This record gives sequence, structure tokens and C-alpha cells, in this order.
Amino acid sequence: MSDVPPIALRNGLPPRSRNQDVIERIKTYILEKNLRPGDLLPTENELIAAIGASRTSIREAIKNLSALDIVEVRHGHGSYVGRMSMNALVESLAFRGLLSTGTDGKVMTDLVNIRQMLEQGLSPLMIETLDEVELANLRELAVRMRRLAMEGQPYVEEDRAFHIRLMNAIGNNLVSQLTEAFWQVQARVAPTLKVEPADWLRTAEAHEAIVDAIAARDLERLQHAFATHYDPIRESIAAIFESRAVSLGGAE
Amino acid sequence: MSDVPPIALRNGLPPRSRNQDVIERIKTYILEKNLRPGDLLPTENELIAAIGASRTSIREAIKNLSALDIVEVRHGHGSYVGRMSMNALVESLAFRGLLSTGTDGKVMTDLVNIRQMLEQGLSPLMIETLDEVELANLRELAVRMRRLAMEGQPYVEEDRAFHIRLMNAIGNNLVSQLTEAFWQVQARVAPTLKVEPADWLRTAEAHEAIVDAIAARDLERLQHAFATHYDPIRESIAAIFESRAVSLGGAE
DNA sequence: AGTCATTTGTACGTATGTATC
DNA sequence: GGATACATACGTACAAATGAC
Repeated sequence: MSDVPPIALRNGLPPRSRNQDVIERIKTYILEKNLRPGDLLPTENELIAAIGASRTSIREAIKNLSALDIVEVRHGHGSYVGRMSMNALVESLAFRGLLSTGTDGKVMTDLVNIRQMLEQGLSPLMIETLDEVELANLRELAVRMRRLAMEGQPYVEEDRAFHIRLMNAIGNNLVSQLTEAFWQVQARVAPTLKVEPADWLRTAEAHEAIVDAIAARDLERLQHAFATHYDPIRESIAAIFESRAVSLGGAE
Repeated sequence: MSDVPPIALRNGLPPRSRNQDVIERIKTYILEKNLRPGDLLPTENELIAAIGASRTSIREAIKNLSALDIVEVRHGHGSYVGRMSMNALVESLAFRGLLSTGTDGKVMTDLVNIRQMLEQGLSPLMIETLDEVELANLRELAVRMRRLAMEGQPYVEEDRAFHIRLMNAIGNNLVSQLTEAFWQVQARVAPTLKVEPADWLRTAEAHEAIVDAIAARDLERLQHAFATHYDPIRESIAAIFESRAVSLGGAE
């Protein structure tokens, strides 16, 4: 960006497109200026002048970057360095999940299993690091979920908070964000699944079992509790798949 | 898409932008027609007619979707349903990692730790499911890596293949793809790190230790081997951070 | 080979919507 | 409310890639 090779024909090796070119330049600009999330980027007109591309190209490049949350655009404000959240993963994976429910539901099964494996795999760390204060918070959430379930009410935010708090104990930001991303994907696809009212209660009780197992510092019990926690969802997914298989079997 | 509300002013509730509107419509189109990755999408002109938006809006929406690999565009050919790969995650996370090496390198540390935790967490499954044939393949890769390291040569593809094959044993597609994604991110950021020639040998030997531990069906040994495997990389990241801290300390 | 139609890529001009002061 | 500085949207024209004939 400091240099301004106007329409640089790139006679060199990689025959990238104009668009990829602009994307790389904006990325490089952010890296070279060592900007942080939230920092202001040049306006479109400035970028046009600096890079030497048309408004269309600049805008399409920014569109690409904003989809990845590398750039965040605020209408009438300007463009800023994005937070690089897991949003792109959520969007892509959620759509993939929705598509897969149209056939075998394999993606959602894999997703649920990965959530379980992650929590089971990090169980030793949870037992090691979760203190009594955090356990009390988790128990409060679990109790609230059971109460709501018994009243026939759904709980969403409580479930999300529970699983994220669990992972926060690990002290690894990416783990927390990945956990939240997977949760978001599941939440977005869930409405297309068959969730029985009884499942809400089972899941709520599973959360209590998880807290109990951690409090008892019992690894095997904790890992078993995680497995139990995801059983209802697995059944819901399987239910969709089977009803689909039946109707397809009848059609063939 | 079947209905053609021309410029639908959406006087209703969500004041979404034209662009988000078009994005949703294209997604809905794919879902309703139950298209699969690789299927052909309508041309830009058809979308213009069907949705009633300008070419600019259509293109910007497609740009967004192609960044998420929900749509794949081939110049002069047409647009297709994308493969919804982890590419968006890789792009976003890799850039975030590059930015973080400009300050504390926390993102890369978290990434390496997450890779280790994933492999350690799935160690029991690996021990259970990896048969002698796969073990032989893995050992061959490990031996090749050590040979290359001793000749002062780098090995990249071998390392990638090793970690992915390990995870393939789990039989969970998402796990495999996530593993590959994390590997890609690390590979893309690695050039900015300080990797000593000796590190290559240590890592290569760590791979052999992993194979040995699985062959011995020794869980503790395997988990320890994974931890050892990531030590050199952690050191490289720490090295960058410390040299940065020193120079900053001198400047302040 | 070559031309042609189709389809996406790039560019420009203009008008409109939106936020700040 | 007015003025200014943005991003957003539309329409048109031409360039470039692909495939088919």
C-alpha cells in the first residue's frame, strides 16, 4: 500500500485474479501497520487511490474479508479491522448441517460427537482446575435448567452459559470460542430436529450429573455424564434420519 | 425465489440490508431445491430476475457466500454449490494468528495447545481402533521424517499426512477436517516463527514415539508423546515473544 | 486452428441511505 | 435541520475466461 503499483500486471508467477490481489493488499496493509481489531481502515476512496483498483473491486474484496470477520463494515461509518471471530465457521458449518439434515444427518452426528469428545478429553483438566466458586455457578445454572424443564419451558441461554463456563476453566481462548461456535451451529440446526419435551428434562438432569461428577473429582463418572448428556440429541437426529429412510424406502 | 417480490421493502421487523436479504434468499434456494455440493446454481442474470436485485447486490452476496465456501464461482463457467470446507476457518484463524505474532503470540500458543489436547483426548480411541496396517503406514511416515530431518531437509507433507491419518481412525469427518484446518493455520503462520534445525529432528523423533506408544497400547505413554511432540513449536513461539518483550522493554 | 455465445470479472457514473457534527 | 462524509445500490459498458461448434 505504501508502494502504489497502479494496475500491476503481475507478469510473474501466480496468475491470481484482481480480486485476490486486492484482498492480499488489504491484509498486508493491516499486518504492516500492525493494526488491531477495531482500528479504522482507509475509506473506499482512499483504498481506490492507494491500490489503484476500481470501487467495485475494492468493495468485493472487502465483502470477502468481512465474511471472514477480518474486516468489519459499518454503514455510514467506515471500515474497521474485524474481530476474526468464529462467525465464518458457524455460518459455513451451520449451512452444511442444514443441508445434511436433508439426507443422512451425518454432519450433525459428527458435530455432537465432537462436542462430547472435546468435553470428555478435557475432563481431567476440568476436575483439576474448577474451584468451588465456579462449581456453585454451574450448579445454579443446572438447577435452573431442571426447574425450567419441569415447567415445560425451554432453556437456551443457560445451556450455552453452562458449556462455555466449563471450557473457560481450561484457560484456552480458542477452546472456548470453538465450543461456543459448535454450540451455535447446533442451536441453529436444532429447530429442524425432533426434540421431545422429555428430552429437555433428561438433558437438564445430565447437567446436574456433570456438576456432581466434577465436585466428586471422579473422572470416569464425569466422562460418562458427558456421554449421557448428548444421548437425547443423538436420538433426535437419528429419529429424523429413520423417518426419512422409511419414506424413501416406500418411494423406491 | 419461487415468489418474486421485486424490491420488497421489508416494512416488517428485521431491518436487514439488501445484501443480507439476497444472501438469505440464495441460501434458501439451495435448501429448498435440496442441492448438493457441486450442483449448478442459476446465472447472475437469472438471479437478478428471480430476486429482483441489481447485479451488484447479487455479486456481493455471492462474494460473501463464496468466502464461506457455500458457493463456488468459476469464471466464465457459472456458480456452483460449494463444498463448505473449513477454508473460511483457516483464512480467518490464520490471519488472526499472524496478527497475534505481532504482540503476544497467544493465539498460536492456544492453537498448538488445542491440537495437543485434541490428540491427547482422542488417544484412547486411537489405541482402540488403529490396526497394524495403519500403524505400519504411520511408522513409514515417521521414519521418512526422521531421515529427511537428518539430511537437513524439511518435511511438510509427511507431517500433515501423519496427523490426519491419526485422526481418520476416529471415523469422524469433522474431527479430521478440523485437524487439517488447524494444521493449515499453523503451517501458514510457521514461516514467521523461529524454527531451529534441531527442532525438526526432535519433532520427527516425537512422531516415532507416538507410533511406538500406540503399538504398545500404552495410553499414558501416548499422551506424553503428544505433549513432547508440541514442545519444540511452543518453544519457537515463546522465543519470538521473548525477543519482542526484550526489545519493547528497551524502548520503553 | 477459429469464431461464437454464455457467463463471470472489472470499471465507471450516479443516486440514495446512513451516521456524525 | 443542514452539511458533510461515508457506505450502499443500480445500470451500463466492456474485458476475460470457458465451452461448443
